[in-house]
Amino acid sequence: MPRDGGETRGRIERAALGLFARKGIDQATIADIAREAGISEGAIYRHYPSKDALIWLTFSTHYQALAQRMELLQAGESGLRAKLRVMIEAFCALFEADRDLFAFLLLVQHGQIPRVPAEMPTPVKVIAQVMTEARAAGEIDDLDPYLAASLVMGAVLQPATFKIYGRIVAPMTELAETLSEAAWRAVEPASAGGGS
Amino acid sequence: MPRDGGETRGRIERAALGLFARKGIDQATIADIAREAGISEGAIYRHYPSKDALIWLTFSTHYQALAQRMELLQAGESGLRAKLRVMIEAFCALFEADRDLFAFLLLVQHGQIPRVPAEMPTPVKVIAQVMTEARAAGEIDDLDPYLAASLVMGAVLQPATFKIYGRIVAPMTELAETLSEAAWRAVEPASAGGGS
Amino acid sequence: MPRDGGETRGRIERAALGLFARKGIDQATIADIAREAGISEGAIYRHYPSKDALIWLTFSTHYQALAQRMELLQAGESGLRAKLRVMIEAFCALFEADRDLFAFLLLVQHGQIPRVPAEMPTPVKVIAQVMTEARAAGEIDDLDPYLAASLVMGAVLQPATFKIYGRIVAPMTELAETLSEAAWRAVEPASAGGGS
Amino acid sequence: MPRDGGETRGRIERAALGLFARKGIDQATIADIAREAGISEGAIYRHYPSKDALIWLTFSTHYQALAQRMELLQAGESGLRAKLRVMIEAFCALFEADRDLFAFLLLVQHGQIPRVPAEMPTPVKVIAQVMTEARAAGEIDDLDPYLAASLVMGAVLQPATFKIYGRIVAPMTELAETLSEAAWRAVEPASAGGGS
DNA sequence: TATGAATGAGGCTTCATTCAT
DNA sequence: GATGAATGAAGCCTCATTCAT
Repeated sequence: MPRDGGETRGRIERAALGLFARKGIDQATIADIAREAGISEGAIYRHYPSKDALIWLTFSTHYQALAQRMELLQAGESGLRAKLRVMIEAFCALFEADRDLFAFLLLVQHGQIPRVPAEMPTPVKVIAQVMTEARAAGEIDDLDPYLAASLVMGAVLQPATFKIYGRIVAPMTELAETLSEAAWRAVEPASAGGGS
Repeated sequence: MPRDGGETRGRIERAALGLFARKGIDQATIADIAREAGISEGAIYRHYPSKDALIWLTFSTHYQALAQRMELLQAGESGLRAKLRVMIEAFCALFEADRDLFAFLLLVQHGQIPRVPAEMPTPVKVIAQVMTEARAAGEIDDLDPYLAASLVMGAVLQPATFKIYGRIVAPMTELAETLSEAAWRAVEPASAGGGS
Repeated sequence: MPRDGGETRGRIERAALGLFARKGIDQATIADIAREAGISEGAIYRHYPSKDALIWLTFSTHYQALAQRMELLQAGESGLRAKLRVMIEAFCALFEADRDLFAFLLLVQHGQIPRVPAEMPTPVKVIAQVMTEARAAGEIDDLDPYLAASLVMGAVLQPATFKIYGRIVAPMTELAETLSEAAWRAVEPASAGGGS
Repeated sequence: MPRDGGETRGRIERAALGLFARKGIDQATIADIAREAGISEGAIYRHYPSKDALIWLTFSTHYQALAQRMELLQAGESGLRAKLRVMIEAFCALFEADRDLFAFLLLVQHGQIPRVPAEMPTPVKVIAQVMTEARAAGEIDDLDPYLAASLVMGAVLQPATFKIYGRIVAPMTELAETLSEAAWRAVEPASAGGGS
């Protein structure tokens, strides 16, 4: 049953995303994807020139979209704490809404990040930019912005990873506040934290 | 010209570790490993029944060893803050001493963690146990120990990941103090942290 | 926006000829031909039942047309030398006028000649017939007509091949006289040629 | 039944040569070659990195060897006529000894010649060099050496082609004298030939 | 009649694993 | 114990052909 209108592309991408997330990129074969999308293997190649292109497109589309959503959200708040809060809340909501997507992004980043072009917006850059501005505003100490960004991301991605493996059972949406507090404290000025 | 099996095994595992870390598990072939180890392809099968077994053995050996080292270190300290400090310092030192090993552990965990048997010691369990005890001692709030463990691990693994991709340039050893402070603050009692 | 089938067929055959000549029969795909002809892939099948039929039709049409033109030309001359001259001149003129056509004929002959039906006129038969008559007329020695025909054809096709590969730069039209002299001498009676 | 010593390579090359000659390069599949060589498809790839490499190696090996044999033979004679004679005799003898080889060379040249590196010896270059020297010695008219070479080659290759398609029945070895006379006459000085 | 997405049959290639030497 | 050629099962991709629109 031919016919289309981007519908087939959508089915392929959905199938690919799920399979990549569940089996890993190399273990998910074109045959798997075709089967799950309900089309033939050859049909995939009318929409994507290669498996590699399919991987990259799927990754870069969502990676960029996430970056843009975060950029929009942070721009709507003022103050580092509020910015972190809104980004992390969005992240947690998205995680629950589409867990395959996050498993996929977490899983494939190792293979795909090296090919991200310099000018492409990424979540990492958004957060690093936020940290740069926070440092300029004196909201955090003289931390390297990328180091600060990694601390913030670690406070979200590692819990998300634990959640994927079932080591955490609470829904991410319920953890949003806890995580954004933790992220904030991880980067807040040393003088503000309690010492021994 | 090797002599005993132990030495050959070591060469194989070293070669495998490096190749896995650099190219990824699926991209590193038995032929690659044999070439880098300086032996024939067939010879590998005298030491490991399959590629899969080689992967698992390499992973589980180092994963367990890391857990045991961390267990030993934390047991030698008292108080959560000191325990975190010594574990994170060790982690950073190890990272600089053998970056391939960490790239490997980071990379393959997704494929291997599901097959970790319940009774095997792992870094995650060590940290979770430390957190459980800290909670019992009132050192942290009523956080789920695994959630707390994920926050601590995030404060180390995410910077390490950034370092691997070149987004952070300082040596991990120099960051140890910053990271353990951040880890500590991420889990410290809410009342202790500064906030608006 | 074509109108009648004849015009579309012409566009298809032209595109096919050029592509076959430039890329080879197997490397030129139906998609290539459709693109170059400015129609859809499916539309080609409204005019030809298969790629194979398209190849055969394109080949046999031009192969036969060439034979008929040569037959006409030779019939208008008397004497082997004049007949050779006029055929070779026509060949050279045609070569310059439509090099793709000749590249195509040269290239595909190996695949198509075996399926030429016995009764179809071909350039080879025309020349062999001319040689048969020349032998009967005592203009050449007791050479097998097909052997003689091959010598004549070699004196034209091999230079044409060299021209296609750029090993000869002069236009074929300028070489026509030289080639027909060479062809004539290759088959002239042994007594007539000079020798030590 | 493994084991080797170049024996397998020989079987592969033989099978490939025959299949290429009989079915054409694109129609001869790796599966065909493997079957005819009596090995598995995969085994071919231990000896050749790709089908393309197998084609090129098979072609270039024999093409070069033929060039070298011709070079040796012509160097042993003096005078154009004798040089042509000995080269053409050798060619005819080789043709009868290994018809597949010649069908192969004739067939694939179109695809392979463009990739012949400038410094590789080829039959064409040997003959062109011989013609250059003959012209310097005043043995032929002021013909372009490559044009002259094409005439000589045409007087041999076209009969060989006819023989392959069964249009000529006599063994090439019997035709050697006739062909070398024809080749000689095709290029001999105009004054020496018979006129109208 | 035209379109072009879809099919399905291979084709080339890779690679973990086996096994004769 | 070691070697590396061979196997065989996929995996990715291409393309002539069909067919719903």
